[in-house]
Amino acid sequence: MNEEASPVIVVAIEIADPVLADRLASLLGVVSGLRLAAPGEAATVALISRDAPMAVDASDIDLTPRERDVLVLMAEGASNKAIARQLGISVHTAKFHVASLLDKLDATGRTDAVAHAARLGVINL
Amino acid sequence: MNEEASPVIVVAIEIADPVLADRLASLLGVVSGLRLAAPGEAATVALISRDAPMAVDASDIDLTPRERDVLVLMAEGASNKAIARQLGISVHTAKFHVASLLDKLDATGRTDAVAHAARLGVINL
DNA sequence: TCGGGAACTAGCCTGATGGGCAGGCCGCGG
DNA sequence: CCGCGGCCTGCCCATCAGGCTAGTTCCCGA
Repeated sequence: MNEEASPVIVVAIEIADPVLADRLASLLGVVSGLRLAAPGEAATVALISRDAPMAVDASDIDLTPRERDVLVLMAEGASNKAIARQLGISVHTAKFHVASLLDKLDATGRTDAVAHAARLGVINL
Repeated sequence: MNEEASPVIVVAIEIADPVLADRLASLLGVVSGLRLAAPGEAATVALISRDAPMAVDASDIDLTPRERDVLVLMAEGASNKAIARQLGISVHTAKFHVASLLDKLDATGRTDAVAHAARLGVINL
């Protein structure tokens, strides 16, 4: 994929509401002279939500204190074994909390969980 | 015909650079389904400057184009299998690139790699 | 007093992950 | 022409991850 040295404006859509984000993506996708940013790609400009209604809805994920501990360690790249050791618990319990986090953060794996948490501001990467 | 409860998306352009702002105004002005906000008008979404086109600095750890592709997918929680499928390569090659990323990012695992990359600004979560 | 949620532990099992090894294809520069 | 780096593929193997069911304490509120 080559997209270098092009005078195209890269636009990142950073909007929580999937419906609105999708509409914008559709509208902007066909505009020549500008391109939608791939997830994670460095964009020139960003489209952010302006009206408060659904501003930060999902950010109120209620994590238990223990889950937060585990989450922080996960973000450091710690394995279940490492988490267990540093928290003084068994590997099984570590996996138990990780599984709970995957569920609450709607993630498919620990990497996804950390990314989601970072996006939601639950943790400071 | 569309009779949705969503009339027109009002876009506010909040960008310091007059040249860039003007270009965006021109591009978006002709897009039906969305309208530029009048000065002071409450907008649905806002366009903000993300980072200058060439302001990518030297922070880029020399990652090959392919490695960047893999990194972005990793940040989305994609498994090696998913990466392989979406990139049209074999799982083995996906693992090859992942291993290379772990090395270059000085990470112990894919989660750690994504965290490091995010911290270094190589990717935007 | 009892029910229930949080935290913790445990075993089992399948698939994913990461490291190591060996090789092939292609384009660029010495 | 040949070497080298990027990219791709294959196989083996030890470990890890995540899902499953099931049990234990502790503490809080009905």
